[in-house]
Amino acid sequence: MPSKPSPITMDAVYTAPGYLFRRMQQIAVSIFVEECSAFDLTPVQYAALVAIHTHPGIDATRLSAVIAFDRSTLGNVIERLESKALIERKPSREDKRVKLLYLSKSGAVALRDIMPSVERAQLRMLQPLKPADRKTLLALLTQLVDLNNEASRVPLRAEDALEHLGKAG
Amino acid sequence: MPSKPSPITMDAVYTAPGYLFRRMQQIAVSIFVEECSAFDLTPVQYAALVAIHTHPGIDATRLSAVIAFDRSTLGNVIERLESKALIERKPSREDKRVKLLYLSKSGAVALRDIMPSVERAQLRMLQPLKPADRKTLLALLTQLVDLNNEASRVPLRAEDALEHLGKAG
DNA sequence: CCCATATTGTAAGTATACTGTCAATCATCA
DNA sequence: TGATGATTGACAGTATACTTACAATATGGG
Repeated sequence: MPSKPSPITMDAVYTAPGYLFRRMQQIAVSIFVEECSAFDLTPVQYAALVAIHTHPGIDATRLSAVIAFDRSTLGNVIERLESKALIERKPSREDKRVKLLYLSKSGAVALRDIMPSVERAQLRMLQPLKPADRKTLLALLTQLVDLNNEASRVPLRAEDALEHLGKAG
Repeated sequence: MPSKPSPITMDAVYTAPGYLFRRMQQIAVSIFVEECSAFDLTPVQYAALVAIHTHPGIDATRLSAVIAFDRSTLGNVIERLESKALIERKPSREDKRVKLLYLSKSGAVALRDIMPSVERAQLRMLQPLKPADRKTLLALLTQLVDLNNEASRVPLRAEDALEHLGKAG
């Protein structure tokens, strides 16, 4: 016989992992924006800057794999970074479809200057937990994100970043 | 003397709590949408339906406090739910500014029917972890979200939901 | 070398998430 | 009571996140 459906309460929402992940993400963005308010950089824009700094001459498609952001979304992010003159786009000589991404002078400066604020924000997100619990949560979360990598629409492909190194224009 | 800045690597991104929260949220939404593809309901719309079911006659402002979603965002969500005929909006007699929210017949059916898929999705998100680790992660996350409640732009105010009960129209 | 297939960037369309602002309405207090 | 300030829903604007589609370009097999 079929199992009786449980009554629907707000607990069905409040205790669901998906709801907690959404809520925590909202909180994390809120803290990031607050700590970094002096820099006019969003979390996504910051991550893109770090990746371009680490992989100069990367193209947008590989960049999306390296930070696991949607390729279409990243187009707009890159546009905004370019309009703020934080990055530069140069056509590749080897592949006319590709535009290579580089940090500009001011982009490198902005990245260096924002780092302390970013680190403060990351600390603040976990601050309410006891130090031991912070480590546990971070370890479990790292593990879960890694094991669920293929479940996301844009899996992380960190290795892809290396392929561009022979192709710089 | 000032401390030397650490070199910037992708680890500055990959190990940051904020990045892991974002990634996990992407994965969670992806799994939810996949499991619930038969229902044309997003996670946010599902949460709103549950809250309206649990608090019939609630208004949009209180609803936003009950599920901790931005009030402006929620306006569009409500619009979509109404255009799908899953909820109904009725003006309040006591306060001409307010529109009270109720589940429609088909909304109640949709909510009942989607529950098993939602539960499957919630299980899948944590599936890769060992059962004991799932409990630990959930407990720490619940604690962290609660302790960080005020840090978010839209703090959860579960109690606010009760205030409308005397005002229904 | 040519054609089928894949890749790259771009764009349009939908949905969340936030910032403001605004008019209508309500509640309070001098 | 009547002016003040708060609340409600609506709207405009920006940013992320995803889908599908498309043109230009590359690549590989025959």
